[in-house]
Order: sequence, then structure tokens, then C-alpha cells
Amino acid sequence: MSAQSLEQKCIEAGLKMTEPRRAILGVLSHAHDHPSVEEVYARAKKKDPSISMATVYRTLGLLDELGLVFRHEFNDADFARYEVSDEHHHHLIDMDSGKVLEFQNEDIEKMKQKIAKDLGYELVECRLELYGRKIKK
Amino acid sequence: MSAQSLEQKCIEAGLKMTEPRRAILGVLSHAHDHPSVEEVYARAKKKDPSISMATVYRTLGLLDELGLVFRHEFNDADFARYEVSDEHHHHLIDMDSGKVLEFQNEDIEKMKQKIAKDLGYELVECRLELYGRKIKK
DNA sequence: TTGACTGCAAATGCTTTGCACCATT
DNA sequence: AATGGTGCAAAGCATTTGCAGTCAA
Repeated sequence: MSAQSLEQKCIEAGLKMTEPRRAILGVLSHAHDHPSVEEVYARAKKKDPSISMATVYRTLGLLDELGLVFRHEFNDADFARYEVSDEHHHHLIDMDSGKVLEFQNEDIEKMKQKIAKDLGYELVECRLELYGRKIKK
Repeated sequence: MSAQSLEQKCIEAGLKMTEPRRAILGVLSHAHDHPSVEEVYARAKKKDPSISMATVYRTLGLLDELGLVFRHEFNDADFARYEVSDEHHHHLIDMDSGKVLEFQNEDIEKMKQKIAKDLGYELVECRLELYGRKIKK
């Protein structure tokens, strides 16, 4: 997703486009990882040195509410990580490096639906995280 | 799982059996829900009024390390919930009531293994939580 | 006896908020 | 001009920890 389009979505959502926000949106759009708030702050600070943590927290909160980003709290750390909303996927966390891989699986999606339905529930959201270690060859 | 056997496991693990611990273990053994630390504290306090939150936190931490309880952080709250380790299962959280249902699914277990393996990883642990709303008939 | 355990209160660390000032629309 | 956004510092909250006293083994 390009920086342009994320900015566009924010404007369409009625957000004012300020310098700090542009910096944060740029960081998120170009991130290929799942940065923590601290990391977003550090990267955004390079574009706009006057930015504050409070603004980063507030902006990420807004984006999350709008569904433009996803907030994750993986088991390997007690702080949140973010990523721009994209196609639906789940995560595998490398327990040694902390690196996060993404995957999709149609069968699991169907299973989730079925399990919820069988329990008498409509599935609204879900969290599936695998934690593992690289297999050495 | 009976209170007796959880106490037994703690003793076997080398823990000293004190009044506060007996109270906490009793609470956990008889809980049919997934109580928060605060809830464990409140219930344990009825058996041993002099107990402190610090001890509840420390004890739950020890039990978690020993693998005798599982610590969960569901999306609907920002505090931890605990349950006595039992057969492997996952959770469906009722988004309206906060109630937690448990389920098992052999197919999903196999898929998890396969997905991790395909990504070149050995699956160590996993988190699967469904969030939904009761279907009205 | 002695190392493990405890309660208390203070400290931690992520996140949120009150406030006064400022900028986008 | 008006509303929403911002930085700063203080507050919140779940959880952890230092310390001195206490207790199970």
C-alpha cells in the first residue's frame, strides 16, 4: 500500500493532514515489518523531529479505530506492534529473532467459521499466532 | 483437577506449602472460569484474609513457569486471566458477556503443524482465540 | 536453623490524558 | 474563526521488586 493511498483514506475519514501525521503514515506505509510504537516514533522523528510519543500513540489509536492499521500484542513482548491493514493473514513469530512471518490458509478460515457456528456463535474476529523456531537443515 | 493434586504437583516441584499458596491453589482448582489476578486475589482473600496481591502475582508467575497454569491475555481486557493446565484447547470469547468457551479441533492442530513446517519452522506454541457473538435463534 | 516466602509500599513500563497553545480546514 | 491536533508533563494501571520480617521444612 502506498503512502498516498493511506493518506487518502485518512482524509476521506475526516482526519486533518498534519506534519506529524504525514510522518507517521509514511513510516507505516513503507514499513515491511511490524514496528512497535517506539519504533514508529523513532522512524517518524527522522522526518519530523518535533513529533512526540503522545501523538504517535494517539494517531495509531485513531488508525486502529478506523481499521486502517492492525494492533498486535505478540507473546514475546509486552508492548504493541502495528501493521497497515492488508489482506487477511495470520502470523508466525520466530522465537529467537522476534521476526514475524505472515501466512494465509483457506482451510483454517473455514474451520474457524465452523467451530464458532457449532458453538452457536457468529465469528467476529480472531487471533491466530504461531510461535516457533527455525528448523536447521 | 482436584485441589489435592495441584498442591501435590507444587510440592513435587519443591514449593513450600504455605497458607497463602494453599488458598490460591484452592481457588484455581475449583474455578470453572478463567479468573483474572484480581479475581483470584478476591477469592483467595476469603480463605486467607491476610493474603496480598504481590503473593498472588508471584504465585501465579511460579505456577506458569512450572506449566501448572496457563496465562491468557484476551483481546477484551488488558489484564491477564489464568486457568489450570488441562488438556490442550483453544478459546472462543463471547464479545458481549466476556464468557470464555473452550474447544479442541484435531484438524486445526494438524494444520498448524503443517503451516509452521512449510515455513521452515518447528512449532513451539500457539495462540488461537475466536471472538464472536451468540447467534439468536 | 535457614533459605524460601510474605506483606507492604515503592518502582516500573507501556499507555493515556489534562492542559494550553497551534494549525488545518 | 472554529475545531481538531500537538507537545509536554503528569497520571493511570497492571505488574514487578526491594526490603525486612516470618515460616515451612
